[in-house]
Amino acid sequence: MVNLKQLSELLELSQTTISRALNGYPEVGEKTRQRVLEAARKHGYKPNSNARKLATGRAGSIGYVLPVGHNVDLDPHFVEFLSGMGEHALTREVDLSLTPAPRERETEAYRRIAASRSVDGVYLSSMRNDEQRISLVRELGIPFLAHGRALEPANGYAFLDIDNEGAFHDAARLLLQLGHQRLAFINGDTNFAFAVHRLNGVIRAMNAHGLPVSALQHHSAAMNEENGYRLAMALFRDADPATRPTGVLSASMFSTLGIVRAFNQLGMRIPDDVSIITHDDVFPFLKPESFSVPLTTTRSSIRAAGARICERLVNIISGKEAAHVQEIWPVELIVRASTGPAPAERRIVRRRPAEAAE
Amino acid sequence: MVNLKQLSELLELSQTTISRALNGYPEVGEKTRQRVLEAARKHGYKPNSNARKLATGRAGSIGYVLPVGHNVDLDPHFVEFLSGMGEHALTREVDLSLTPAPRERETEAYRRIAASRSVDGVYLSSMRNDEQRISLVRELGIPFLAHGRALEPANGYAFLDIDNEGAFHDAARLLLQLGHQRLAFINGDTNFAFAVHRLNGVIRAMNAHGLPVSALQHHSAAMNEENGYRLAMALFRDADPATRPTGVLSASMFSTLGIVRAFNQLGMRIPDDVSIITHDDVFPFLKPESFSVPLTTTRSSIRAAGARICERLVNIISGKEAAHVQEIWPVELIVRASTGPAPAERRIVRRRPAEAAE
DNA sequence: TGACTTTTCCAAAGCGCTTTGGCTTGCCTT
DNA sequence: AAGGCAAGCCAAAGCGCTTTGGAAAAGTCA
Repeated sequence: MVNLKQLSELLELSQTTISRALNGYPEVGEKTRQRVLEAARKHGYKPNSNARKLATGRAGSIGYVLPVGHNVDLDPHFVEFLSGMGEHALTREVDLSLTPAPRERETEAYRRIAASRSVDGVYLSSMRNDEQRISLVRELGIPFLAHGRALEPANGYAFLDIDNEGAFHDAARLLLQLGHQRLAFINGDTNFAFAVHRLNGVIRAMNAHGLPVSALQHHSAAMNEENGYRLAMALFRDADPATRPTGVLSASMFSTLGIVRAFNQLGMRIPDDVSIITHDDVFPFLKPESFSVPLTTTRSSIRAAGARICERLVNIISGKEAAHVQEIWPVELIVRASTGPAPAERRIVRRRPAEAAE
Repeated sequence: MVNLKQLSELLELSQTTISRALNGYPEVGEKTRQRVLEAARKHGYKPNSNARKLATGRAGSIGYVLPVGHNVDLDPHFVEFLSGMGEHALTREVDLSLTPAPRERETEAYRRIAASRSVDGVYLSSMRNDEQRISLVRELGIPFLAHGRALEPANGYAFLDIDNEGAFHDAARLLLQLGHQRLAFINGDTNFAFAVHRLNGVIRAMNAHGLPVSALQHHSAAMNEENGYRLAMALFRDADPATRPTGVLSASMFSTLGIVRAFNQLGMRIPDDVSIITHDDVFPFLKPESFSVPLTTTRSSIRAAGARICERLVNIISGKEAAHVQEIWPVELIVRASTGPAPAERRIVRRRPAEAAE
């Protein structure tokens, strides 16, 4: 485990030349370079990353402030996202640095990151409606990229988001076209912008279809099995089958696990009694095909987003990306067996339930 | 954003004194210290972390080599684990540094970590039977702590593991006591040590009960919904109800999602036709109570393990922990409604199905 | 061949901290 | 009064790299 100085003595070359040879600068002769490369490999020389960071001012890593706390559940989306980031980070030789911080000390964490220069840039996720972090990191001078966007992308900043509004518009439109007149939306927490966008999409579809907003039962909560179950029970347990919703939109596969459990318990069949469309972030461990009735979904890979975010953030850091690119990914609507004609219409087409279910 | 030098000029003190004052060394007068603290806060002075790392040789972070690659799914366990680590890391002011690496370049990644001194220690997880990393990191001189243990903990090394053997022994014993004579075990990948330990536990219980190993149908695969479904279908679809297994052990809640789906599809009722016990790592987003029939589980919080690993690793790094502490956590067996008497015995106790299910 | 580039290499100055090894004071002994 | 001892402070030497500003060697052109 030699250092630069020792290697330079070994080779009888200056540290400068070695550094240049290794970092691919043109000011060094080809034979010398080969000699250096050879010796470096042979002696297992690896530059000390801290020294390099100090000298260059570059950290070689991108940061994330990891929300922790007793009532904060890092959700499984994160691991998929991380996985995507990691895959790209690998090709750029950057590390990921996580700075844990409870919500109330978030600001402090960003300040520390900025002051200590331990990362070259950060990415922000779980954008809230009243997002404070944008102006904070901007003021601190940390290069950043947002995953998602706040409600009002004031001043313009770089982000990558999916078209949540469009996705849920399309999903709602499909239900409406299938004849569903009463919809329920078990949404994520509307303190987050994505949930608001989704709600807007649903409402736009209903408006376009001439339906009043009152025809929508909307509930907002953290996306997990428990809430899915609880809200579905609240919506359907004592509801009159003639007036209860026949089409349900769900913000996540986890919510849907709970919703489906409630339906089973209440003896409601999918899609005969109720249709359901879920957003799918593409988890390898839980797929829409893995439900008793394969789910119709709006699909967007969060893993791919992770990779792309990493790519863009690295570009932003190195100045290769012009400022404020706002990238919005379209979302696919994949029809599977959980959607069908509304019960009222069903009587008419009952002869062909198989096709109806497709 | 001042640096040490500027602050020292401002205060007309040497850099030494300021550094000492801030780091709590005794060689500095109390009034001076207060003056320094005050000024540091006022000017927002934060030591540059890279300079500090270079000077001290300490990185202030703990590392993990993040497995990436197209067929590598970072599973949701990881995020819970990470969450636990983060919670503790916070109290010790350390960051978590993830170095992505595909499996085949893992060794290289550890070498780079070691050479570049970017972290103070690493934790190892997903221990394999033929674990290579132990000797590698030891040879590289990186302080480490293993989550789990290899089959042969040769030479002794520090680890934290749960009692997988005991957990599945107890689970199997419960099924046997309930009269189940034919068991199935949908295990995790037996290339990993934990899965082998679990299998050993099941076999020990069967031996103790005088049952031959042939009474166990054992399957090993990655723990996810798909495999759970596939294996359960393979086991039960065409099986003779008189000879098929009546008790099932499942290695993870995700597998169990699939298993339960298969049971539903095959019209098998839990626990009337089949009992099931699952291992539960305690995910906030998917709980054993969230199944149509609440699951009997062996439970151990992976989040708590994450916190404990962080705590111990920090101690190991700072030399506070003596070498080679091997910590094994007991696992609780929580009985819920998914276990009941074996069908053959059921006829006898059928009068009291409610109690039987408890 | 001499002047002018270009190539190839180097010494030394940082980067911003910590830490070693003193140097002053002022105070207490004897 | 002289020696001894803390207490409180500082100058300077690293930590291991990158990068600036040359300088020497080599090649080019008239």
